[in-house]
This record gives sequence, structure tokens and C-alpha cells, in this order.
Amino acid sequence: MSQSDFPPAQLLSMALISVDVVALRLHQGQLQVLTAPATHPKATFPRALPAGRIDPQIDSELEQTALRQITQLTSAEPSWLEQVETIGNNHRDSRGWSLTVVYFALLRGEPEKDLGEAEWLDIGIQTTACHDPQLPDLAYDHQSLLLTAIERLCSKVQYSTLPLYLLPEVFTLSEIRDVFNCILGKSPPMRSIRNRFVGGNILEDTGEKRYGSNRPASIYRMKECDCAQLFNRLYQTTQ
Amino acid sequence: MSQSDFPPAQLLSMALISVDVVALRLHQGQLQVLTAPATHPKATFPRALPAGRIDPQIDSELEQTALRQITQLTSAEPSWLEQVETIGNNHRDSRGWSLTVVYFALLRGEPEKDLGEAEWLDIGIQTTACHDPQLPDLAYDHQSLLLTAIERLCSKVQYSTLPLYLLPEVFTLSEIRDVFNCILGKSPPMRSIRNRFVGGNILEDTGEKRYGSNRPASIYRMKECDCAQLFNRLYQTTQ
DNA sequence: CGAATAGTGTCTATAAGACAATATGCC
DNA sequence: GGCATATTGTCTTATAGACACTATTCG
Repeated sequence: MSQSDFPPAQLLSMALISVDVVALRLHQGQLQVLTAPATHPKATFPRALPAGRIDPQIDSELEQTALRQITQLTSAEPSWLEQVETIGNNHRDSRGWSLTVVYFALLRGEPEKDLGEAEWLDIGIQTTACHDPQLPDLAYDHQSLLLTAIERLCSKVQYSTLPLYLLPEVFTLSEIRDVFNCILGKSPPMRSIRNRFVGGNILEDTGEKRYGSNRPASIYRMKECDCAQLFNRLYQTTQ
Repeated sequence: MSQSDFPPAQLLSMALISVDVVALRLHQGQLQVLTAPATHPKATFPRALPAGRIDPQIDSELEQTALRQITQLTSAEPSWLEQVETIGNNHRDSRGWSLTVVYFALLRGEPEKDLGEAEWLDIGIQTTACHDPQLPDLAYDHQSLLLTAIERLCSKVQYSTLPLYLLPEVFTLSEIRDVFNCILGKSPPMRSIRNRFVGGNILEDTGEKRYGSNRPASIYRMKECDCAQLFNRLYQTTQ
């Protein structure tokens, strides 16, 4: 904040700052997290979340720093980006006080065009107890950051249009059900998904059909809207 | 983050950091926000949110910094404290890149014991459209931080036990209704409040009664629990 | 008793869930 | 036709809301 002058010497006006990103996608029925190599010699595991520092030449907002961590690793544009939390303390970095701003991104399951060091790691869902996902090993405390982001995802898919942000631009209703299954290990009945998304006027029918060895499915698209819409109930079957 | 060495010179590893707090209470049927004097000479208004910097002698976690901003101004212990967002950019502080971590606190409506410079300012609710509260003038961009916190409050009271954190340790059901009225300008019917809070086994009946010039009301207390409990629906009448 | 507020009973409205029934493509 | 999946119909359930009715205290 700018309201006070430089504080007296015993107060800390500056600290190490980094931005970490949990970028998730659905790939072949599997929830995956984007990782980068863990470069620090003390790293306990070889992979870590994409992370970096503010580049004052490029970034004018924190969100741009987060976005840059993703675009350095994959050419896909995130369909969703939000801040999760800021962790700040004096024991996370051996050099002293540090802050990490954690962002949460979703990418559409499109043909991937990853760059250099990127690697997507699977996130397993315990179908018996979806509250305990099997997370890949990550360096530093990144597994716990991942857990926080996954918990937000699990919560938010149940009362918002967030599931649509993991799908391609166009999709069928069954694919929405698949998103729930991949994330939570279970899904609301198609009846409920249909009532909420079609009945709620969230989707636009493209008029196209997806053909398979069965009755073709209508292909939908999200209606124009700036951000995820919220419903006023949770699904019960996914809890 | 600790995983990378000091970044190359063009990257910013440090930035100005402050912690701002939106501390709210209910006082005589009025939602109020805790303010401190705005000390900066360029301040546009005389009052500002409590804000400060990390004190490395005292704080080991960011939350402690937030808590300290409150306890410097009032002797009451917050009943609720959560992080709202972190704002980071290069134009908020004239000195360059800065980060502000914003916290959101609730205080129980107890006899106040404010210290020195503290002042509580009223927050008006437009009963016609509760989406547009009348916020007091605050220095810097603090009015917009306040707005974000108020929006979170308005949202969260509708699907959690958060209303209870603005009440004293013991309270009647009518006082829960009053919380809704103060915050949103309207309230769910008593029937719905009763079903949710009493039927949901959230409250403990103290056995005591509050007497007035009418039928006495049962006095309740929150049941033991670490954090606010969530319901799986929003009230409809408060939207 | 009357005023005032607390609390209950009961019917309606809404949206989710269960599940049977029907539709429509491919083979 | 038979299979597989999509879609619809309809009944049930859970919880909020409306509102009338009863309960209990004070003055």
C-alpha cells in the first residue's frame, strides 16, 4: 500500500515474491496438471508447478505474471484463470520472508502444443472417496498448493458452469458428465445435468450432431458470457 | 518461492508488500467497518482501512500481520478471518510494483473497547437493490477493497453459518434474521432460518430465554466447530 | 385481556434424483 | 432387428417460502 511512507527499519516493506500456477486440463479422460522441471538443487522431486517472478518489463498486473508462466510452457490459452490464495511466511523460503501468489487455471482439452520442458502429470481420483485425490509428487510444497486448487475445483464444479471451461468450444451433454466423473469420480444423473445446463439457458444448441454407433447427440456451445455463472444449489450426488 | 535462485536482474524478486484488513461488525443494527487515519499526505479522504507491513520480529505468517492490524485498533478478537485477494500491479503505488494482501474479518457485536485512532464507519444498504451498498469514503483505493469484501460477505451469509460470526456468543433466532437485514436489507422468513439453523443441528439451545414485552425467545449458541459450515443452497428471498 | 414477538403446521414452489420409457443412429 | 447411447416423462425427495395459527410473556 502506498498510504504510509517507508516503514521504520524493523518493519518489512519488501519480500521475495513468486507466482505459482496450478494449470489443469482433461486429457483422454484424465485430469492433469501442468508441470515444469524443478530447478532448485534442494528440490525433493524432479517436477514442480510452473512458477516465476514478476517481469516489470512485461507485467503490469499480477495476473499477467501468472499467465506468462503458462504461455511459457504451452501454446494453449487458458479458458479460466483465477487467484486461489497467497501464502506468506518466514519459513517457506530459507532466505526469509517470502510470498507466493497461487493461481488456478483451466485449459480446454484441445490438441496440445506444449513447449520444451512442459509435462502433464495425472491426477487420480479415489472413486470411493473423492475427497482424497491421488496427487503426483511435486517439489517444494507444491503438492499442497495443488491440493488447495483441486479442492476449489471440486467445490466449484458443483455449483457453477466451471465444468464447461475444461471442454472444447463445442461439446455434448455426455461430455459434461464425463468432466464430473474425471474430477469427482462420480457424476449427477444426466437428467440433472440437462435440467441445469439446458433448462438454465446456459448453452446454445449448434444444431450439429455428434454421430457414433448410437443415437447422435446434440452439440452445444456456451452462450456468450464474461465469467462462470453460478447456480444456487449444489448437486447432491457428487458429495 | 524457494525453488529458483535469485532471478536474473530484469526479473523482480521483491516488491512492496502491505496487508489491508476489512474488519466488519454489527453495531446497533448497523454494519460498520473499522478504519484508521489515512496518514499519507496524498490521501483523498481522511480515513482508510487498517493496513500495515509485515513485522518480521513478530509475524511468522501473513495472517498474523493481518491480525495485528486489528488488534492495534481494537481489543476485540475477530471471530472470523479469511484472505480475500491479493492485488499486485505497477500502478497502485507510485514507487512501482507493489502487492497488497487483503483480509476480511468479522467481529462479534460486543461492548467495544477501541484503541486510539480507531473509528467505525457505517455501511448503508440500499434496501431496493442490495447489490449496491453505500460505502463510506475511504482513502486510496480502499473503497474498492471494501466493496470486494462486502460482496464476499453478502454472498457467503446466504450459504454458510457466517451470520453467526457477527453475533455475540449467545443469541436468539431473531438476531440471525437481523444480521441478514443489516447486511442485505432483507431476510429469509423465520421459518427458513429456523429450519436451516435449528433443523441443521448447527445450534445448541442454552436453555436460557431472552425476556421482553412478549413471548421469550430461546437463546442459542454455536455448536463447537472449527470453521463456518456450508449449506448446499442459497436462500432465494435474499437475492 | 391485548400487544408483541416466538414458534409451529401445512401447503406450495423449485430443482435434484431415480428410473422407466422412448428415440435414433450404426451395425 | 439389435445394440448403444441420447433424450424425455414422471414420480419422489429435500429444502425454501408463504402464511395462517398457536404460545407466552409483559403491561
